[in-house]
Amino acid sequence: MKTSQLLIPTLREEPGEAEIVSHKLMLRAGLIRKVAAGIYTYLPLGLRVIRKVEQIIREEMNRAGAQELLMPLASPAELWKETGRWDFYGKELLRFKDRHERDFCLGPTHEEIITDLFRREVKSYRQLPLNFYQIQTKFRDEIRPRFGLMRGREFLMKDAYSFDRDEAGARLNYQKMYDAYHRIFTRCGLTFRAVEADTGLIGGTSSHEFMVLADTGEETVLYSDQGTFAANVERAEVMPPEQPENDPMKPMRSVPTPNCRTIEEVTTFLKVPANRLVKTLLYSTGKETVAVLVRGDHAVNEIKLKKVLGVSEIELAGPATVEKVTSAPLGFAGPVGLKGIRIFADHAIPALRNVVVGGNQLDTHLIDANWQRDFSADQVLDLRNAQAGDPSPRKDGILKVAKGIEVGHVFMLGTKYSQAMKATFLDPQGKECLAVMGCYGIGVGRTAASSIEQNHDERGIIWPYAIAPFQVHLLPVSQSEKTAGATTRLYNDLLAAGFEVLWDDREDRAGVKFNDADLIGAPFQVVVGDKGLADGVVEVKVRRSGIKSRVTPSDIIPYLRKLSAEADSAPAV
RNA sequence: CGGGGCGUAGCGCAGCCCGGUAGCGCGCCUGCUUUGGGAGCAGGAUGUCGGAGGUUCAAAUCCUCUCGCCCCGACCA
Repeated sequence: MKTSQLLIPTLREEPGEAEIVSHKLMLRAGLIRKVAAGIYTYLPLGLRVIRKVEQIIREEMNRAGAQELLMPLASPAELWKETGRWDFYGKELLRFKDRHERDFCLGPTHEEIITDLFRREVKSYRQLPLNFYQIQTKFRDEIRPRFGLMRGREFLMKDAYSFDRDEAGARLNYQKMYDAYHRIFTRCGLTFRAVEADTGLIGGTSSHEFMVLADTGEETVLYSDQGTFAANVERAEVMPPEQPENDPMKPMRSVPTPNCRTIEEVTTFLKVPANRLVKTLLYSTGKETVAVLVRGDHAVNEIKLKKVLGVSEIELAGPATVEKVTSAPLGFAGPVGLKGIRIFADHAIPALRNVVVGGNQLDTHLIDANWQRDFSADQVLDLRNAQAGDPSPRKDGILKVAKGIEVGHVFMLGTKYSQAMKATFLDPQGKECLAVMGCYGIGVGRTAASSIEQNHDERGIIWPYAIAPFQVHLLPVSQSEKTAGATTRLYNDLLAAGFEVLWDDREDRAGVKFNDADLIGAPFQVVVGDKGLADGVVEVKVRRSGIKSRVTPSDIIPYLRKLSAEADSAPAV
């Protein structure tokens, strides 16, 4: 295509609204434009990338035995009420009423819709297994959309739903999807890792997230340095300490700690490391207030806590509650003598000896407090975030930390939805059975954005061959008849050879074209000008390496074929 | 929802503190020259200063309210 026929509004300057590199480059290279917070128009170039990713997804989903369909964006409240998610999903679910005052929502995911389809249309075990997928716009009214396509409110997602006769079949489908995801992200040229994950609002029994490793990722991943263990921090289990400390217990005493409210203030003032402190955090569930004890250098994992408490919402208690429960202002809560609320201790706590805790009194802490002797808890369990240096829960090394972008998520759902919506089939004995389900998502736009995070330099995007909007950027840099003629012939030859070519036919200077080409990031640039033509050659520049070669027009097709074969077989990291 | 910040030309920003009727760079349009890494010269167009209300002789500037956007947190495939 010719540049003059496409809207490619490249920007010289960095847009003020963008923070991370993929967002900046998507705006600068003219891929997307914002319409509202978290809502974007895909411009021609951006759409081409999206379509490439979709195509790869389609091929791999079809290969894995899934079938494509398309469900509606709007769905009636009744289906959501059946599973309870009309209430449970919260404000992220964008609701509205139609002209008849009937409740609807914009689909943030489609378990209800597909399960409804299944129960209406599928009756027999003979029809199973089934796996349906769609690539469709989702809407989630995110609290804080950010980073362009990384976290939009409206976004493209591939979602798939499998139905099986039993657990074993479901596991097989899960594995097929898991393998398909590996192929998809590999083909997209991404460096990624599958990690164990929490199931969140989708629910179900187990899940894996596919994480693109990038410093700008919003997720924290822990992985063992020697083994195969890898998990989202939300999920990563923490082993209890192997051996408790056994220093002799010293007598507990009270010390003044004026204005020392935070861990940092207390450790600095008392000159002790944070791991000698026990933090007492008060959480409100709406129904009750509970105390959570974790070591000073550990962080409470609120997902683990919610599961223990069996609630979906918790928040740190406000100053008024803290004062009511501890009879001290915020910052001095401690477990010694704490009464009237349930106390949960992380399992690192009982192993400690002679620790510092809050004194439940203004400007006061207790030192040399000891488990059992001075304080205890109603339950002791894993309540904290794993962190770098912890032993792997699979006993296969020490944990390390990385940041990741969640581009895909596969879930074993079990019968959560089939049960709630009575999605059953008849087995060979004529008995009614619940379908065992799985669901599998891929963020299409996020995958494209992740690719930019991993493939760019200071000049712009460096697209992996498989998802580049165009493979060849044809750049005539002289105004002569000779160059025009050679460019036209090359363009036609390249198209005939099957390349997707962007022909910069603008009357701009060479520098402008070179800079835009580097920004847009097609894998290969073909420069045609009087200088080279005088020697009978054009110039081929490989965007990633920057290597330029002089090639005769008759050799260009085989030359680019060779380069693109290499690009396909070895997606760069 | 809490904290912070920003809304001035298509984009990036100055002007606001200290009120006097809006400016810079890039882009855009016209002409000439130029033409292999973001050209030069000359000329030109473009603003309800996010919106509403108030104070004032006078408001981009001060006050109140409101809307939008960005960042941090909480939240989230």
